[in-house]
Amino acid sequence: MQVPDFERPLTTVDVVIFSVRDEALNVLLVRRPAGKAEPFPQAWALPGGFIDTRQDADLAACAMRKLRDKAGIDAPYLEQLGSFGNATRDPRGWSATHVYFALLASEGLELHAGGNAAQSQWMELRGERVAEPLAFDHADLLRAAVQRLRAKVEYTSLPVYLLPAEFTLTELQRIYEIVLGRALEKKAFRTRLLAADLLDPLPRTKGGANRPAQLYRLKRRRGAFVFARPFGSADSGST
Amino acid sequence: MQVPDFERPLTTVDVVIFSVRDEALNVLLVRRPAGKAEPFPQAWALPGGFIDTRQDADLAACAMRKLRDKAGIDAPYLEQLGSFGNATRDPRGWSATHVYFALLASEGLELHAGGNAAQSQWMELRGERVAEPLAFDHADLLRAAVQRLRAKVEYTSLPVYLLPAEFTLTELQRIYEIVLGRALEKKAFRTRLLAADLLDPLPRTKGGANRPAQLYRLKRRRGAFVFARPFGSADSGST
DNA sequence: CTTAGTAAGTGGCATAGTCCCACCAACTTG
DNA sequence: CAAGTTGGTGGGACTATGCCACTTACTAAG
Repeated sequence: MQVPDFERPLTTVDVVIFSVRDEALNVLLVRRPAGKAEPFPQAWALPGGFIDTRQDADLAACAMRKLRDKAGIDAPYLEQLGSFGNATRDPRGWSATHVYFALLASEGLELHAGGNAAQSQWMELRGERVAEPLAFDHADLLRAAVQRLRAKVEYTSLPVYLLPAEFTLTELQRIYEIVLGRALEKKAFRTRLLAADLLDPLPRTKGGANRPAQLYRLKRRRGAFVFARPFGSADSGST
Repeated sequence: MQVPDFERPLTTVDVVIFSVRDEALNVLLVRRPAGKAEPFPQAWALPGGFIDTRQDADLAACAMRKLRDKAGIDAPYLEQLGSFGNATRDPRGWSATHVYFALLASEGLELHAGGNAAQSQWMELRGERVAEPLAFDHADLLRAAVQRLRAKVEYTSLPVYLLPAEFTLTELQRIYEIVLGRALEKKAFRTRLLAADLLDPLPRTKGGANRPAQLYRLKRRRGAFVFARPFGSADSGST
């Protein structure tokens, strides 16, 4: 069967891995290798790389492999962001990358820097970027991912995937507020989340130095619940 | 600069071109060439093909080129749907396609079947598919595009791009109803669209055998306006 | 000229879900 | 046991829609 003689673009998959740490949205970045023949040596970059046509069944499988390699975990949420391709983004030639973004809870997360994973590190987001410059056009990919995440958080239940399996409503609200960068109204938030029939209350509570909070767990559901309206305006609260 | 020795997947761009014709949502399809060496000879397929790294500056430019070649026009709306890649979708090998979808007005549209464009034809959508089988996994791509279009039409002003430059509110509402497959409430529809400050009323009206209707034109705006809520339930009206 | 018919466009009330504030509840610590 | 802090709820005000009936403006037919 004939294969046309077009030059094939370089094809990669990159993953934007988000987590909330220390009251801030973070991205997982890795260092590019140091070889002189490498593009952007030693620069920070999104985890990703070439598709291995022998082992990756499809694009999502490839993204999950990168995720496992760099973060050592299976993320509870993985969504395709889109693809970016042009003649100039990679000095090695015309290249296109398929970008995914993943959400995961920061608790119990240990980056295993071993294996073929280069040095990797969480980096805090300031606005839509990180403090360090990124390799390739990864700053653009990151910006697109942050915009998409913020947009979806406005009207979906996505942030549940940024928390461990059991959490309180206040913790969840805090995640929303961190991602969105503004305070939400407590009563409206709780009413919505509970009305969505997304969460199962557990028989246990989470105690601190004050009134214990009801613990919830995500019901068996895939993907994100879509609310009819976006979240409303600010509260007099913190942030 | 070293280029890794991974096998490069086949890389294509496909475009799902929507238009409303005869009270129905339509997609533009083309016939695959007939050669025996060709995959899916003579089958209907989405317009698309390989990236030409010598002439396509980026993915969107490639999509626009396909659009011009097959439909002979520049679509007023072009959005990336996403990418689809796996080992089996193309018999020639591991392949990934970057899928775009375009909206355009059916008026004054002549398909020029000349040039390198194969036979092309509008085909009516029944649900999320067309009557004919499609080449490759194009039925899946089409389904994803229809789902995305319907989802966005629920809460955006996208359908303005399915009409010519000047239109009445009733015509616009009709487009919404055709795409969504359900009737909308007239008053709420008009209130929303006008409140969005998207449309400029023209000094002219469109007359028929009854009360003339105000003509509107899209204000200079890119992309789609996003409404705070999705469109509501059905009306007692037609459809 | 008048009447019927049809589609454009509006008025206005009921409703649903939120916004917002104050309040009550439950627990720890000194 | 009082103070302090966070979890959680009650209830009225507000706003955009859902809904239905109504008016307006035009053509066509008689």
